[in-house]
Amino acid sequence: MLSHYKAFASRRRDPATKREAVLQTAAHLFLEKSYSRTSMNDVAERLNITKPALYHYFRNKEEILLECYRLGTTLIEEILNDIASHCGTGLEKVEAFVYSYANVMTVNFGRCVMRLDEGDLSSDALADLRNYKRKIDRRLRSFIQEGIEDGSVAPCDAKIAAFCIAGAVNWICQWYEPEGALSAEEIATQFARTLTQGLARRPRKES
Amino acid sequence: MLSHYKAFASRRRDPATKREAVLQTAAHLFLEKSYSRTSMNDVAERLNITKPALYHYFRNKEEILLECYRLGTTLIEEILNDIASHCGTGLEKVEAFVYSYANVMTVNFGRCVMRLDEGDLSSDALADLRNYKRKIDRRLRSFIQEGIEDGSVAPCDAKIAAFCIAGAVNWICQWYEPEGALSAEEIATQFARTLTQGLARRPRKES
DNA sequence: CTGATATCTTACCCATGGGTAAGATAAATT
DNA sequence: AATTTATCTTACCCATGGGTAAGATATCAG
Repeated sequence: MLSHYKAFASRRRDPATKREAVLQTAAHLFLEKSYSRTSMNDVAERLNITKPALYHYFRNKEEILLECYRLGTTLIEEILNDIASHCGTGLEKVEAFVYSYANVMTVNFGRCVMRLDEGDLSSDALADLRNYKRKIDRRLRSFIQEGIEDGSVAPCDAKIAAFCIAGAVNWICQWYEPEGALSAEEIATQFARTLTQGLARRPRKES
Repeated sequence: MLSHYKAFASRRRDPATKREAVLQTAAHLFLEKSYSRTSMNDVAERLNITKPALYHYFRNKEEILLECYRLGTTLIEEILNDIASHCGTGLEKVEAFVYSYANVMTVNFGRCVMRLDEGDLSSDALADLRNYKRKIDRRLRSFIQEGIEDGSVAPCDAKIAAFCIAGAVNWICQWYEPEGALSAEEIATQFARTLTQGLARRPRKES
């Protein structure tokens, strides 16, 4: 956990890195204590400055939050595009999705997207975020549907299956600790395996 | 969605049903808007009374929240006990857990346990809740471990597998809508199947 | 070195919301 | 019917926290 208070050690004019320091610190606190329980004073204190100084870098508190969501959704967008170009069976796409998405859920801004309370957003931003989440869901569902059609996925309700998988990976941002015992890599690998192959031992062809 | 404002239509002394009306209304709002965004005024308004009247039935706002958690954890406790007595393979216990737990996550007070922000609790209550959540995790993990030992579950890291399954079922309370298209029954059934058997088509012995 | 400008601080405003004091009113009790 | 008592309301207190006004100070350009 880097400390970004050094960015404000001097009054040297360097808005870009100072803005970044504010953003990182705020995101960290939002994930730790939630957005609403993090006051602008809390953010300022961590950076060894006072509250009004923050308003040189962000118009208001929500603008910081929006930036967190923006960076997070960009990360997700990248993996979705990767997978779309990634040719293979529906099941392979689902597996790739789980693996990549699980990794994103262990990165700070990625965690923000699913961990922070969307209800803290203004109605416009909330509508946008909801649309984006629906888009992710549609994508995952289409991978599953593809799999059912090409025979790689067992027949099932794609909608429910998508919720099932999305839940497993989205929940990661609720319990994952960057300094914890489990690495993002091992989590992603086993999630991909468990969700596609199931918990039960397969009768033939052990992997 | 029942309206409980009728409970306060008359001043007849009936504290039990009035307290229940407050609790149900509050739980409903907590799930809809979150605890912190629900003011005591909001609760009172729904019941056609004024804020101070609420304090005849609950000492403070947090006492309402605690009651929500208490009722929810009781529901979970019941299913855990049922499964423990339910003899069978580890896999069968996991399957039973997923099925029952998914159902609980569609009931209002059950949803409260995993959907409401635990950070809104006082430190004592928070510690209790965290302990209880750890207990659930240990139980699920032990079912999986049992399965690995009796051969019904494929070898894997029980800790990660437990997080995977818990995530899928806990997430239900984030998207489930009581008046929605999907019934609790079909969700629970397919979740139990998908999480144990996996998304991939099984090579032999189709179910 | 000097003036201009970005940066940051002190002191404040005000809306929100949990909670309470004190009194009004209706229901139960006698 | 009178009185007690639970119930509920009006009016208020106060802590928290987002945001701003106005001024101080350090940095940079010339």
